[in-house]
Amino acid sequence: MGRPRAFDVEKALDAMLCVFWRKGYEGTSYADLTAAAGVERPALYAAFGNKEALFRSALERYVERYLDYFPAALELPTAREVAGRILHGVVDLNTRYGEHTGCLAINGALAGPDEAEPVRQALIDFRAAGQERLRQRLERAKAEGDLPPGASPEALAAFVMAVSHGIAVQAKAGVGRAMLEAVAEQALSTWPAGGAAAPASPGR
Amino acid sequence: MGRPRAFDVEKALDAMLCVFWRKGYEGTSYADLTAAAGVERPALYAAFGNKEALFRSALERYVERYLDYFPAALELPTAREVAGRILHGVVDLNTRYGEHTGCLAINGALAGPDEAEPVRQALIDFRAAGQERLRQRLERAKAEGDLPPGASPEALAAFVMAVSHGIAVQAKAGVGRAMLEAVAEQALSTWPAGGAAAPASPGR
DNA sequence: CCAGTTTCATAACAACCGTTATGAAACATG
DNA sequence: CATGTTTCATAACGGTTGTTATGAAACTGG
Repeated sequence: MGRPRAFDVEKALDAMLCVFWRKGYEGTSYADLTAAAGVERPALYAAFGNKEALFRSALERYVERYLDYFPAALELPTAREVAGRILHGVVDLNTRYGEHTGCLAINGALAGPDEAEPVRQALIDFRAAGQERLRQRLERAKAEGDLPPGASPEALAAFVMAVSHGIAVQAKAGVGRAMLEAVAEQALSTWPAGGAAAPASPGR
Repeated sequence: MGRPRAFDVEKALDAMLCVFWRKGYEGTSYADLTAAAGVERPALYAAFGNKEALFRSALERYVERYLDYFPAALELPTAREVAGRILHGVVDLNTRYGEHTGCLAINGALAGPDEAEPVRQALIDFRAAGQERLRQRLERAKAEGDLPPGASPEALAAFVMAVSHGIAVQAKAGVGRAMLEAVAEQALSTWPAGGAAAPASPGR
């Protein structure tokens, strides 16, 4: 009962996500948000809460809509393939849309005033969680002999994520896909070779 | 003649530079700036112009005060040493001060509202200029046989800068120096071996 | 010591920020 | 059709943004 919604909440969130993607959390005003969503401020407050809660909803949407390549990459058979898929996935996502290049998890809030620190910390935790998942995957690779005994899964995970972040910064600066592909390939060029063959199906 | 300055312009600029470093261009308010400089707004306007001009002055100061390692790195004899010095210089600078980690050229303005686009573009140009200087240095290295004929100075320069940016993002997120050193080393492990020996003094 | 000049802080400016109180509009149920 | 409930836009809230007009304070020159 009651008056029905006059706007599509999901579509509005998708649209606002793109604004956050382009302008970041602090750089996005409610004037931007209402223009993108097509409804006025009170409707957004009723549907999503305040600006911080709205941004967190946008981040969740970002994950399920654009970051599916990441868990898929983790399931590839070799560590080298995992890293390659991640880096090329980053290049693809960060250069796919001309209006909002780069990565929401970095554009969203890197530096800013003290009041925005909760959001900044949320993005830090978010990125760290991804890095941790990659580290565990590389740990497994090392146990399987897919990485040499001297390799450090923690350092390799940090390296892959750092290159990803660097690619995101460059993409936001307007660097084209071809150049960033070359950056990814350079990063992959000396991936440590494992002593064993393919871990899951060694005989294939 | 006239009333003399009651504050040290250079010290004020140094102090405000640190604020921009920590909070970025948009995230820094005049309340922050006056608190750091120790003088009120009109004094800053008289000495530096408006906020954008003030930020540009801070960026210049940043270069001459913190980025001296970069031109020094370009003068090292081999491309590998150049890249190594740059990456380790980045790690050092980005983790040296706990109050303002990361890099001003990235923290300053990555994403933001449309009004701040001139500042964003200035930082993009600034970073691109550094990358171009590195590219020219690597071009020379290739001509000297310090890099293999198949190597791409443009891609290698983009790679080194991308890793630098990634390190800056991680440093801003609180990642420690040791881990970032490992990232830099992993990046350097991908460096292509040159065909010739040391270029300038091959017999040494 | 007075006139001229430069620099300073106080205080105000309009514009915008995120947030919310108010009341009209649109539905389901009785 | 009236009642209750939910959602909407209008409009305002206090606070902060970058910028500047005003006038007092501090110096050098004559």
